[in-house]
Amino acid sequence: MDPEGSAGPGTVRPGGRTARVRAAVLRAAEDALAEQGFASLDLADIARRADVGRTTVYRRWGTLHNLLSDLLRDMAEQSLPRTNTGSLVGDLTANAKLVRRTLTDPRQGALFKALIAAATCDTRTAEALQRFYDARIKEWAPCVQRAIDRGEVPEGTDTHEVIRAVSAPLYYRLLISGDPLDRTTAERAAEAAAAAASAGAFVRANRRREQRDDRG
Amino acid sequence: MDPEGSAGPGTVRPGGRTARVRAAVLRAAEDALAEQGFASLDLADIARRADVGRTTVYRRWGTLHNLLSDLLRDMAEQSLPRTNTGSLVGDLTANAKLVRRTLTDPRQGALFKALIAAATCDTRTAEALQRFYDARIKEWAPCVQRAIDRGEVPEGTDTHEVIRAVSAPLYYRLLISGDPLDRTTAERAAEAAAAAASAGAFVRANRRREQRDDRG
DNA sequence: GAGTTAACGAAACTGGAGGACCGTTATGGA
DNA sequence: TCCATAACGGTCCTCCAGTTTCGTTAACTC
Repeated sequence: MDPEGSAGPGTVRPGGRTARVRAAVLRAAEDALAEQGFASLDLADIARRADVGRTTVYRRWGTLHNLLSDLLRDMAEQSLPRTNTGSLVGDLTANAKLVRRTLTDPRQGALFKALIAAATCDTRTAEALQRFYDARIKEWAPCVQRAIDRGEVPEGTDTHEVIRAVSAPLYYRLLISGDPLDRTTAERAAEAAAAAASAGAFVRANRRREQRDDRG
Repeated sequence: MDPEGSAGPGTVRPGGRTARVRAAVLRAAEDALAEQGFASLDLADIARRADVGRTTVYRRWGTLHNLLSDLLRDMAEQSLPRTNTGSLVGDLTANAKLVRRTLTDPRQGALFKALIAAATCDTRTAEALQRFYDARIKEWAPCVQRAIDRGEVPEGTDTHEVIRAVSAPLYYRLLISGDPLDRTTAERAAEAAAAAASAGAFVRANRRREQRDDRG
């Protein structure tokens, strides 16, 4: 009756078949999203791909958005390698290259596009997407913290914001401009973020700015 | 039989009723997109809002994507005010504030979200979206050119890329992170883009980089 | 290893989105 | 002013996504 979250830890019998079905459906959903995007997508097709009964998918997830939220929760749990090159630009460049590799991969790029599109239509999916990116960004934030410790970047810098600044231009290309995501773009994004961070552009609790914001 | 683009200049009787219907439907589509997003949207609802027969909408546009492409074409024709403050940071800040105002407006923000989501699902809509942003960016590129002429920014700088760099972090917040689009964010985006431009980050035909790209 | 029941799946049902048909309106041309 | 017809709109029809029903399978318990 209340399918939301029922696919998660709330299930009474999470082992064996249930877990297999969940995994198969989530993989099928990824495939379907990557291949045909978000709009022309129905649960029946996903069920067919997963070799699972239509009814099961409708009952356990109910709506497409519940399924995608669950998929994002699942994706957030898989972690990716970080790096430690010794310099902020080095680490940010590694991050930019990783993001670029992901987004230029036909399957993954299409998948992320579709998930972001889905998030624009549904609040719960949007929250799941935010949690996913928060998890990813948390993994990379330490490289900015190390830069602070080394004195490369001013104290009080918003570490998460620096990581986000690397991704922003790459996602802009993916979603809006459609320009190719080449190496140059990735390196430029990393260098620009590093430069801005060093210049103190991401220091939070910036008095002057906050006062201006309060007045406006 | 071939509805694609038939709502545009291809119509045989573009005056009077036809034009009225087109305008009403496009406005209704905007409303519907802004209010309920892209996913839960059907042409029947749009027809009702426009006070127009369902059949008309299906015949003239056929699919939702044709309608949205047409809407984007229409939006691209409406131009917005530019500025000339005398400095690159000033102009870019004005641009950032304009973009921020647009995206924080509940109606417009939702509309752009929905259009971007639609573009991820359909190539033709994606092209229309790119044309729309190209038009907008072309209007602002001259302020970067003036900065080049003043010697504020190196020769050979990709003017369009600088303008895009201002928007990227704002759209990242709108679509992905969900963080509030406050004044600070807009100013920071403008300052970061200006700083990166001055440092020569957007100079195209950068030999060293291109060679590296060729090798990779 | 036997019983209980959560979870799955096949088949039949239903509502509404999208399309076909055809009469009506009003535009552009003479 | 009148005609030809492009374009609109009401009605009916079709098809399929999403739901309900009920029998089957296989986790968990003791």
